[in-house]
Parts: sequence; structure tokens; C-alpha cells
Amino acid sequence: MAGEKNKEKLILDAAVALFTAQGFAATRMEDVAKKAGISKGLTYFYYKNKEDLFMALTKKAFEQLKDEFRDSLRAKGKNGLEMLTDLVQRIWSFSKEQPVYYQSILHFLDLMKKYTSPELKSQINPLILDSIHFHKLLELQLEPTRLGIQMVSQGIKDGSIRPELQPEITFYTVWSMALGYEKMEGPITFEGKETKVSPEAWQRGYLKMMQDMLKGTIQATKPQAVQASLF
Amino acid sequence: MAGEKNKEKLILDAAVALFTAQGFAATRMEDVAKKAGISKGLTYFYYKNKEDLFMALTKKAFEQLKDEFRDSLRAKGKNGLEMLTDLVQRIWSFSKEQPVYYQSILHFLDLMKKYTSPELKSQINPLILDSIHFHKLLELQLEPTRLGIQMVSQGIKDGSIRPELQPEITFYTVWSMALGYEKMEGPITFEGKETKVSPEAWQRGYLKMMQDMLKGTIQATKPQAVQASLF
Amino acid sequence: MAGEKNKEKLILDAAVALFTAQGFAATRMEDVAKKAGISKGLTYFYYKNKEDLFMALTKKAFEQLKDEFRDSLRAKGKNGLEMLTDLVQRIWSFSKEQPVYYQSILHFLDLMKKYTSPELKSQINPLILDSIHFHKLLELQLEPTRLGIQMVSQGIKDGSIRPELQPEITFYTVWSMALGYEKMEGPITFEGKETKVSPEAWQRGYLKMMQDMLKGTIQATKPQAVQASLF
Amino acid sequence: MAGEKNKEKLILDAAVALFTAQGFAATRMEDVAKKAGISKGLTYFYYKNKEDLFMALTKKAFEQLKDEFRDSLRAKGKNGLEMLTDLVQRIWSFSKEQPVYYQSILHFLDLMKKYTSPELKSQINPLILDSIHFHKLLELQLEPTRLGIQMVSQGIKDGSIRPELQPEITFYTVWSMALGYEKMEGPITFEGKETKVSPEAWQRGYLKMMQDMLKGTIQATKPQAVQASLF
DNA sequence: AATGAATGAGTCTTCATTCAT
DNA sequence: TATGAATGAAGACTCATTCAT
Repeated sequence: MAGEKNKEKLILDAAVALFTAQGFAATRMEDVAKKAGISKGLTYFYYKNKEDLFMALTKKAFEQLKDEFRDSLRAKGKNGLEMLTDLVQRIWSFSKEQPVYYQSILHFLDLMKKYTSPELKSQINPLILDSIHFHKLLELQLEPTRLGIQMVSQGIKDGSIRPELQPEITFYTVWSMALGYEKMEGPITFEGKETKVSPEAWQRGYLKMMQDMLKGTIQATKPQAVQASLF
Repeated sequence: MAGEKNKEKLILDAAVALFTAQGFAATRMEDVAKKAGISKGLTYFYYKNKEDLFMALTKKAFEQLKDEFRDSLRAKGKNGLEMLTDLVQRIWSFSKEQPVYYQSILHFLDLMKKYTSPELKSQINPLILDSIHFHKLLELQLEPTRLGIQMVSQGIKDGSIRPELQPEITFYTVWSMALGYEKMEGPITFEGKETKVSPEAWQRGYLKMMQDMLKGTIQATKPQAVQASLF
Repeated sequence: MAGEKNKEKLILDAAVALFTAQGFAATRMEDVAKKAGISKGLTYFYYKNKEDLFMALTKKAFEQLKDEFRDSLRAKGKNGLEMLTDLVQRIWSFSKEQPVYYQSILHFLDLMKKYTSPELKSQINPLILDSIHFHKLLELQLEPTRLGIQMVSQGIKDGSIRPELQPEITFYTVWSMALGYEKMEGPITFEGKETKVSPEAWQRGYLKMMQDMLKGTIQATKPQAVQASLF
Repeated sequence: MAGEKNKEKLILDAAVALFTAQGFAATRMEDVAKKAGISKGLTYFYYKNKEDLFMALTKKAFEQLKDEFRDSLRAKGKNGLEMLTDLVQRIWSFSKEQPVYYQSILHFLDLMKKYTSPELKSQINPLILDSIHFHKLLELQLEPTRLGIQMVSQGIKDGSIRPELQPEITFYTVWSMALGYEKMEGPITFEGKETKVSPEAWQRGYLKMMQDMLKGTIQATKPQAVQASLF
């Protein structure tokens, strides 16, 4: 009774667990069902097909991501630049703690590229276009962006970000930097074994450069750990 | 007789063409063979398996990428900052003109992340680890990086880049920014339909911010198109 | 309250509509329930299973067919030969207007063949043998036949049919001719596109030959449309 | 070496055997492969899918049927009416000895009905329309018909068939009678248990009536068994 | 009578890969 | 080198049917 989680969520949780451990392609719907403690058929009752399930998962990922954005924006006593710095770090944490959600977001971005290109649109699996979750995502994906743009605007207003920067473009730049960072982790770690660039040093350097790129005349209200560390 | 060696190339070219049109998963080895004008069996003579073929393709991608880096570095009359600006634009062109090669590089970066993580390493398809091309790639991937780092060092020396920046970290940052940019194209195009942020405006803004982040006291020797345009 | 019994009919009507549009195999019980405006479960309350439903439908088909036979036999002022001519035309109309009922009758005839053959009986889906409707059908199917035989007997008595014909065999022959005719419609229509044999010409010719086969010394009491037309 | 039957035929033979024993729907492709002594995959190498296999089987059925027609036509010393009588009996034998082939022909006739009707065409399984064998069948199905029409023409010429009959229509009538006959076997056998109409008596009666329907002034060159028996 | 969530057996089909020639 | 017939593991998905409520 009490512990009777909603089946839909049960399935999604099982999917996340298995995708994390084995990847999307290597996970069979039957395994998802088994892990969720239900029958295979019921999985198809709640999700039209594997793609639909993945789109539902992606939706959840965006919702969680939005929460991160919201928490960054709500933080008391932070100026715009500090918010963005915090946000980027949250994104990195998110990519580590919820790798499947994070990957699903990256996958969705690739999807968007195809979706917005007339030549590539046909490459998209029709089952994805069929999914109701996919269409909800088209809207949902904009929400984190809106919050991010607010942070930049806030930073310009409070003087922590250069006034000549255009908020939309600036936010997209920050967002894409965060995404690019994650891609480099492998090579950095690999090479770091023999060079001086440790992942930690790189992260500090990366944030610092980003802040330099953005910052206006007003200094941070309080010294930030990242800013303090030299590299 | 003499020119027999290019069967290998024939296969690779066929693979690129098909992966471009349909994606990796949707392309069957039989199709590759047919497109290359040879038999299915022969494909397996030259490449151990589909993964091996893909690793060979990735190797070629890195070689081409390295050429782009080299061309940027060799350009006469450019200071370090200009080289990096040029490089980033080359990378973007590369992602558009050789989408399969570009995607194979991104895929390899993901692979590197798993490869360098003890927990994730087991997720890598064993056939990949078997591939001789994969192991060559482990070395090869460092080459573009080395060239990029030289550009930063050059920029510091010629004053176009801030002297306090650490070359390795700075290059990685630029490199990851270029990668992140490409990821955002879909959303930007999608949202651009109703907002003021066109893909072109964003690209200009992105480059400008990157340059602001890097630039030292010395101005560009000649005005650059990108710098000139406001956003 | 009073009229509750018609849920059964509701289901049957829904089944007929869907079978007509999509065929038996392509129609799911869930669709039938939805079309009938009731729940899936209730369908199984009224009909044990899909086969049982189909047998019930077949029973209804035989009842309607019997009505056609009865109407033919009851017609005033017609001699036996005219009755049979009329009957054959009714059967053809029936096959066009109630294709599902008609097909269910053909299906039942195939079933009978298996049912009466010791070797083939095992091929019959056990659910069919379980159906109470099937067993009712074993009796019901004889009724149209009885009426048809009466027509032949009547024709012999009134001189419109050759006296040396054996009524049972003659009726079965007429009945099977009517069935065979319908099977040929596809090929005739297909080939008719390039030949002189239109479906209409064929129908007229078919009836004429049948009448020639049956007719005795007494001519039709009134000229019949079919007899009048040459072919 | 010697006993190495062509694989395509091996598969077809296995399919016939299994369809005969269990029916089309109840036979799995895997069983066909096993029975043929090959792997499941090879079945799909030779036949695109189950429908394609069935269409190939139907093609073979029409070829065998055509042989029956040809043999009837070639028979020395027979007039047209005798040929048709012989043909009908061959068809009946065929339906008993090659029930799967026979049923596949009936199935094809149903298919033709849908194929030639704009409203019903969409009900046809797309895999069937895809099958190359289906399209060959559209031509092939006409061949037996052509031979049958020749028989009627021959009968008219030699005086064994009424001269006023139109060959095409007459043949189609005979052909459809043969088909209808087979449909009645079940009911006749069932009812025959308690009535005087045995299957044998019916067959004799049926043929006699058909001959009466067709026959011209010239008597059979030699007495035929069927004609001799009273009913 | 009535509901609809839940079950799970059943099957087609794909395709990377091998191997006899 | 080169072929292409042959293999067989793997997995998504359907739908008739049941049953707790």
C-alpha cells in the first residue's frame, strides 16, 4: 500500500538504472520490466515503445535540470555572475550524478539539430516523432534557457557582468561551454596522467576564464573558492 | 597491381557516405560492401568488424582534424589569437562538411571518458578495445591538442593572448567551447524562429566573447571580420 | 433495465463493423469493446473468447441467410426454377452487402470439412469446438439447405425443373455454384479490364447456364430479366 | 552432391508439409527452417518474409494447376466436353492431394477480389504487395484460364458443347463450379451420415448436371464412367 | 454486471559474422 | 584475395485473456 509506487515511475526508475549500467541499446525492454517488478506487457501499456520510454526519461531529465537552474537563480545573496558560476558547477555535478539524464539531454540536443534541419529530419526514428513526450520536450527544453537568460540579465543589472553583453547570446555561450567541458573530461584525464593538467586544475581554470569573459566592474560580493585558486 | 591497396579506402569512403546518409546503426555492413563494389566477406578481410571499421574511420577523422590544426598554425602573418579564432571556425566548418568524421570524434571523446574511468571501462564494447585502430587513436588524438597548445603559447609570446593564461588549460577551454557550440545549434535554430537570436548572430557573439576572454594588450594585426561585427 | 440484453448485440454489431473494415485477424478484442462502448472485460462476459464471438457472428449469418431462403420460397407466383434463380441472386447480394456474414459462412463450410474428416479435425482450434455457438451451428446450417431442397422439389412438381433431377443433389449443385461464382469475381474484374467479359456479362451468362441446366418443359410464367439478356 | 536439393525448393517443400499439417498461421518460420534442415536466417535469405514465401508457394500451386489444365487439353481422343469433365475431376483430385496448394489458390482468388476493389485494396497486407511472386502471379493466374477457354472452344468446334455458349463465360462457369463443389464437401459429408446423399453420389450428380448444361448434339465418343452412373 | 490494469506466451525479423570454396 | 551462402543470437512488440475490485 504505502510502498506501492506509481507504475510509470517504477518503470522509469528501472530504465535509468539499467541504462546507467549498460547503456540504452544494450538494455532490453524485458529487463526493464523485470527490474521494475512488472510484466513486459505492462511496460508497453505505459510507454508505447522503447523510444517513447526514452523520451519520457528525457523529459524527466529536463525537469531535473530545470530545478538546478531554478535553485541557482533563487540563491540568496548572489549576483548574476555568481549564479552562472554556480549553475555551471551544478551542471557538471548533474552530469556526474545523473549520467543517464545528462546523456539523454545531449541526445535530445542532437535530435534538435536533426529536427530543425530539413535534410536531416528524415533520419530521426519515426517512433520518436510519434512520442507525445518528444513534443512536450520541444516546449520544456526552453525553460532552463529562460532561467539562464534571467541570470545574465540579473548580472548585467547588478554590474557583475559586462553591460555590453547580449543576454541570450551570453547565456547560450555559457551553456555550451558547460556542455563542451564535459566532453573533454576523458582526454584530460587520459593525458593528465603524464602532464601537469589535472582535471581539477582544468576545472578551476575553465571557470576562471569564463568569469573573466563575463565579468563587469563589480567584484564578487564574497570571494569564491574557484576564483581564489590560481592555476 | 600497384594500386590494390585502396580497397581499404574504398570501404572507408563507402562507410562515410552511408553513415552520413543514414547513421551508423542504420548502416549494414552489406550496404557498405555493396557501395564499395566488393563482397561482404572482403570487408571483413580489411576490417575485423564493424567497430574496427568505425575506429579506422575515426582515425581518419583525427588525421583530417589535425590537418585543420596544422593549416591554422602555419598561416602566415597571424598572431596566436587570430590562429585560435581561425581554428575554431575551421572546426565548425569541419563539423558541417564532414559530419560523420566530426561525430566520430565526439564519439571517441565519450569513449575516452569511459576508458579513463575504472567503473565505466567495462561498458566499452570489447570489439573496440580489440581494434588496433583504437589504440593508435589513443596516441593520435594528442596531436591536434599539441598544435593547439602551440597556438596559445604563440599568442602569449606575441602578446595577442593574456600572459597569465596557462597554455594547456587555455587550449582545452577553447577546444571544448568549439565542441559545445555545435551542440547548441539545434536549439538555437529552433528557438531562433521566434526570437532575435539567429544562428549567425550567435556565432559572431560566441567568437567575440571567446576573443575577449583570451586577448592580451596587442590588437589584431588586421581587423577580422568576426571582430568587426557587433551583436 | 428492460432492454439490457442488447449488450450482446452491441458487441456483435461492433465486431461486424470492424471485421468488415479490417478483417478478423486485424481486429482486436479491445477495438470491438471500444466500438461497442463497453469495457474489454465485459466482452468476455458475453463471449467466452474471440472464436466464440466469431461463432456467434456466424450463427447470426446463417440466420440471415435462412431469411433469404425463406423469402425466396415464400414469393408468390413463382415456380421452382424462378425461386432458385431468385435465391442465387439473393445470395450474391448477400455476399456484397454483408461480406462479413458471407465470409463467416464460407469459413464455417471450411470448418465443416475439417470437422467431418478424422485427420483434419485436430486442426480445428479447440476454442471453436468449445463454443456453444458452434454446436448450435451444426444444426442451424441445415435449415437453409432444407428450404433450398423444397424449391427444387417444387420446381419438379410444377414442371419448371427437369423431373429426372434428384432434389438434394440438385440443390447442393445450385448452392455450390453460387459459392463458386463469388470466388471468381476478382479474376474476372482483373481480366475484364482487357477482355470482353465484364462482371455483368458473366453474371447473366452464369444464370442462364444454370437455368438451362435445370429447366424442364414448362417455361417461366413471366419472362425474367436475366433470361432475356443475351451474352 | 546428388541429393543436394536446391535450398529454395527445400524450404518450399518444408513449408508445404507444415502448412498441410498445421495451417499457415500456426506454422512458424523457425519450424520451416528446421524442417528444411537449414537455419532460420537462410529462409529469409531466399524469401523476404512469410508472406513472400506463401506467394512463392502460391506460384508453384498455379504452375501445378496449369499442368493439370495442360494435361487435360493434351489428352488424345477427347472432345471438348470430355476434356472439361476430365479437368473438373483433376481439380478435385488436386484439392485433395495438394490441399495446401489448392487453398493457396483460393486464397489468391480472395486476394484478387481485394486487389481489384479500390476500397478493399488497403486491406491487403503490404508485404504481399511487396512480394515479387505476387506480381508474377498476376500474370500466371491467367494461363490456366486460357487453356480452359481453349477446351470450351474445342468443344464447340467438335460439337460436344452447345454452339451458342460463349467460351470465356462458359469456362469461368465451369471453373467456378469446380471451386464451389469443394466448399460443399464438409456439409455433404456431415449430412450424408443421415441422408441418402453420399459424397460419391453427389459428385456423380454434379458432373452429370454440368455436362447436361454444356452438351451439344454430339455424344461422347466413348461412354464415360460418370455419365453411365445414374443417381 | 462492469472495469481496465496486468499478464506473458508467442514470432517475426535483422544483421554482424563466419567459412567453404 | 575474393565470394556470398549460411549461421544464429538477439529483441521488440502484440494481443487474447484474466482477475482484483
